Amino acid sequence: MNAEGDKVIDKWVCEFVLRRQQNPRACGKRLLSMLRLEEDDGCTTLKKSAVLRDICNRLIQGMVDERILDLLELFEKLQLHEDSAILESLKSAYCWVAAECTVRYMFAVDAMKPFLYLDALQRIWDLRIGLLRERDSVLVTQELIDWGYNLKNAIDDSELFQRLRQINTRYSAISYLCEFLKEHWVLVGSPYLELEASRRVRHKGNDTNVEGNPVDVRNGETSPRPNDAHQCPGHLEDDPVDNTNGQSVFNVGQQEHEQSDDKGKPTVAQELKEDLLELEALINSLTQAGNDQTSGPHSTSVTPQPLQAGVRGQDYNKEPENVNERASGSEGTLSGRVRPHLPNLRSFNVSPLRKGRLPNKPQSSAGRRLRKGWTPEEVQTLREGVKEYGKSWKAIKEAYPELLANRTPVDLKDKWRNLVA
DNA sequence: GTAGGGGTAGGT
DNA sequence: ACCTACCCCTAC
Repeated sequence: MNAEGDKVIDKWVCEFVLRRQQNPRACGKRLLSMLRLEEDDGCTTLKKSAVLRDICNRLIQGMVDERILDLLELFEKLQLHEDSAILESLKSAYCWVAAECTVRYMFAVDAMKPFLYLDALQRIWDLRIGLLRERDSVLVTQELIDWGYNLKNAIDDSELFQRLRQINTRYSAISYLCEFLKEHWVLVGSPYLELEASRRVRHKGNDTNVEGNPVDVRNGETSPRPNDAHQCPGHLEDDPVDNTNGQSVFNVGQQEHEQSDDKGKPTVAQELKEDLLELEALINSLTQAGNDQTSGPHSTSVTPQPLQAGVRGQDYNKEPENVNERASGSEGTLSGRVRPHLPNLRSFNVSPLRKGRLPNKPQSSAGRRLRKGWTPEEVQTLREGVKEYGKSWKAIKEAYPELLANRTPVDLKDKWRNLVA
């Protein structure tokens, strides 16, 4: 096997691990460094996966810190490098993480360490965000500017100070980060290894092609693609949903909802799971040695935090305060910090009226359209569309008139909602 | 136009 | 029964 071929396989494996791994030791940066990629290797998707993985891992460990800001900035650059749209979820996540990284020091003021807050203001809002402004980053949103303005004014305005301190920035930051992760895991699509395995499984039992999906012609060849381990998104193969499952933000355990479709047949994800265990062991042994100096306090056991629940509201009361102390540079215990439980970010759209169809509504005399499942091609098109245009459903529809001929912009919106759910 | 809540109904 | 495509509504 030549070195070039080895390298490509390394990339596939690395990519697969990044998508499915939930072990903080399998840090994206480390994995990528093991590949020794050239600076311009064109592996943007691989790199993006690594960033997403690193953010996931930090969240699993309960850290919402300035390192996440670094990662989000890096992610923005990767998006720009690919001419991909910058979704709102990235901007919001950045804004609220920045806010959280500053607001946490407001509690240090009580602990007679006001300088920590001032330092944070300078470090984050003057230096870091100053650099963003210089390069006209789209991360500098009005919301971010407002936060910066308020945080600075709060120094002399104790009422404002108290008000800001009451805002549950941590909760919002985590919520937006989760949204960001969900959307972008969907966008990067299935790992190549999984697509390939899926293809082979189908070939082996070529009789029953699940829903008759066409095998991706571009994937038909076995010769590896030259650049990106994932450049060729392929068609989502067996089921578009399966594609999202491994990624579900924290890859929470077996939440791999082994899509009950494939009735009885083991899914590709299942088949690969065993291999993954071996890979995990391998990675552990490889990374443990060289990185113990950074391995920090966390143990190897990754108990997926109940963050998932936190995202959706109900259960964030838990607020493990001590994790704040791990924040970069933070040393003051932020005890006594009281965070009100804020309502869900989503607006409450409760209308006491309604229900019950308007009798005279035309109700499109023809009634409903015929229900038609989304084909992998359509899903892939949608994904490409979002990558390109963001969530401008009409623009996406118009960009792919023939592929999305049967879908309205609202359909696109609904489908996207399903994908990231 | 879009987002998001939420209902309805077809398919399994 | 459950999933999800489709639909409707409201708010912005």
